[in-house]
Amino acid sequence: MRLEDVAKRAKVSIATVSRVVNSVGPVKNSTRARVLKAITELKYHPNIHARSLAGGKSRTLGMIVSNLENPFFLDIFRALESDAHRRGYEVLVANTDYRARQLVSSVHLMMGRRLAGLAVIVSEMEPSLIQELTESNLPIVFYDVGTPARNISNIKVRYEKGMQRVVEYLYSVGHRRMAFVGHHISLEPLLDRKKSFLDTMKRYAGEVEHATVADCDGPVGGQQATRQLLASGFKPTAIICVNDFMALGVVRELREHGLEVPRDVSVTGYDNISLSEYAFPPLTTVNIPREMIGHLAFSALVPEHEDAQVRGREFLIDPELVIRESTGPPPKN
Amino acid sequence: MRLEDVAKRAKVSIATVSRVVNSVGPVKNSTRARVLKAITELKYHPNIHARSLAGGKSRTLGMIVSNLENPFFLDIFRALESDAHRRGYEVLVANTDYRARQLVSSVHLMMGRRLAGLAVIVSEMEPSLIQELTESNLPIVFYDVGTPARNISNIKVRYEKGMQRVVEYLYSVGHRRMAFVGHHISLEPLLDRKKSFLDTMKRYAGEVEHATVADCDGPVGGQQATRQLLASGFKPTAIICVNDFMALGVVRELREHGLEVPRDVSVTGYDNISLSEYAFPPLTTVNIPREMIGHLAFSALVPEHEDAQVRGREFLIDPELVIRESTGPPPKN
DNA sequence: TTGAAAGCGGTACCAA
DNA sequence: TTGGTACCGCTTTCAA
Repeated sequence: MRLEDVAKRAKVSIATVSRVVNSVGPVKNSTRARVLKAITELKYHPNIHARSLAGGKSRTLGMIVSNLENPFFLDIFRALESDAHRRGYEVLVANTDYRARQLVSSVHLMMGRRLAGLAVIVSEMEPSLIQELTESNLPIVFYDVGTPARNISNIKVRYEKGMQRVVEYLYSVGHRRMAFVGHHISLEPLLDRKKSFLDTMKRYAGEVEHATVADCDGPVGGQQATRQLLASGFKPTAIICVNDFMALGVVRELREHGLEVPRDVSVTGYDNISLSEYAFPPLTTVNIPREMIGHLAFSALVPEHEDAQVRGREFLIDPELVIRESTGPPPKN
Repeated sequence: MRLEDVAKRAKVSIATVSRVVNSVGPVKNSTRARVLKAITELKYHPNIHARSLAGGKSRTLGMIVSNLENPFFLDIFRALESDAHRRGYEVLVANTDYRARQLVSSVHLMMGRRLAGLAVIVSEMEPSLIQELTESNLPIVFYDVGTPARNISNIKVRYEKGMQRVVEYLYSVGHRRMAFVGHHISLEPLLDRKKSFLDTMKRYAGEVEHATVADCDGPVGGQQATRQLLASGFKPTAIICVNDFMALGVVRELREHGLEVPRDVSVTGYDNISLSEYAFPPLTTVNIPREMIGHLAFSALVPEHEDAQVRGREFLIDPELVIRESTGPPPKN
């Protein structure tokens, strides 16, 4: 089914059908009706490729994330997609599993699609790729990396603020031995998160003992990391996780070792994903407003009005501590 | 950047560049090298739209799911995508949130993309849409609905088998008051799941009291449903959930009411998503092999060899009971 | 208010 | 081994 088939059936030219399909230009009512009828009868669906090739533009946005399995990313995606749909855009997602090579190929595939904009919410960005993207003409929004430019916007969360709040809180209730559980430490932004922890620890130098471990993202990673930690002999009274998703596994593994949370060990997450509330015990965490991030991303990619231009902006977000039941004072002994 | 730019730079025709890009046809080594060089220098990325328009085919698969948030669907997607990547295909996902209208529009968008194949893993299928899809030429694989046809394959899980196993098991350890928690009962396949429960109950007619409730999918839905259930006055000793994702909320709400799992109430999930193991207590559930489903879906859409044809097939899966710690004998009194 | 026709950036066939 | 070129299905002037 092509425009031509519809045109024949409605006895008009393909130009007219195109006008009807896109609701542009003048079309006599009776003609429009005939065309619409033909479209339904023939079950015509415009070829999206021909369309964006001819039109030179598309109403498709792209989004690349590191780990769709982690609800953190999914929440951002859903907010972005909902804005997009409201404005007649679609969103294509790509998942990298924290692999830099996969990111490169995803980016290139996205570029081949001639998108209207691209959101890159990943931790494995390499400078050369940022460079390439900056030189392109595609409107882009980065999360946590890069700097604003003509076509580049940035959304940043002051991760270290949240980390400080977590540590201050744990310290205030009496913890003096803390451990940090991270993942993919080889990646800059994730290394920065670990550094946030270490920097915060410096304030308590001499007072608080600490350690760090890392594995892969997710419950399995949290579990493995905890196993390593306990095997190392260090006995933290509080474990600070880089995100909620890993914390799920940490709690599980502690329980396996007969340690109760928070009686024996306190555990904190980060992100405040919905699951953190459904975990047992519900996790103390730091809220990162994922919906807002999704909305900001959309606004950074698509101009308010059809004619307007996007221009690089920077958004800074301060995360907040959310105290639930996975933390408490350390055991007495 | 277009083929023409590369061609000019390498001083060859666009036909030659096309050959190099696609590694087809004979090209002298020295020429290929020149072209490759030009491609890198110009950062050329083929326009996917032009490509699939001209080629008439695409190496893109589509997948439509009801709820990406539920890890069940994500697991299938990941398996499908991994096969796809291995064979040089990409996968586009669309999410419907169980909305039939959204499904229709997603399907139409997918049709406009002239995909190589489409996996439809949703519960909100309407007969007319199945009909339309069956009449199309697109290779399609359905989960849980439809019947095989020329271009249609089906993957079905004998849901009722799993349900029987769950109920038999609960009965055997002594439960005589059971409740079923479902969602979106207005949708055929989900109503069928509830019916599986009711049918199984018939075997125990007179012996086992039962009730059913429903809300939306996910922890929140499970929580709400449980609230309704408890408010109704019915006091089940076991709650059977339509899936693990809802069970998470059920356990949470029971705890809120001072009921301990499994001491006071046993809870079962369904699907065996990874989270079911990380929940507390780890959920007794029914395993649905999501990876296998993803792989089957791929094999149903893409023929083994380039020249082969796909043809409709049917796959039947028998789910297995997985007993963990969220179930046990009912309280004595 | 409508139609004709020139692209959009590729693919693939046919000639050279 | 290479180049020329007729499409692919649609958008968008420009004329009628």
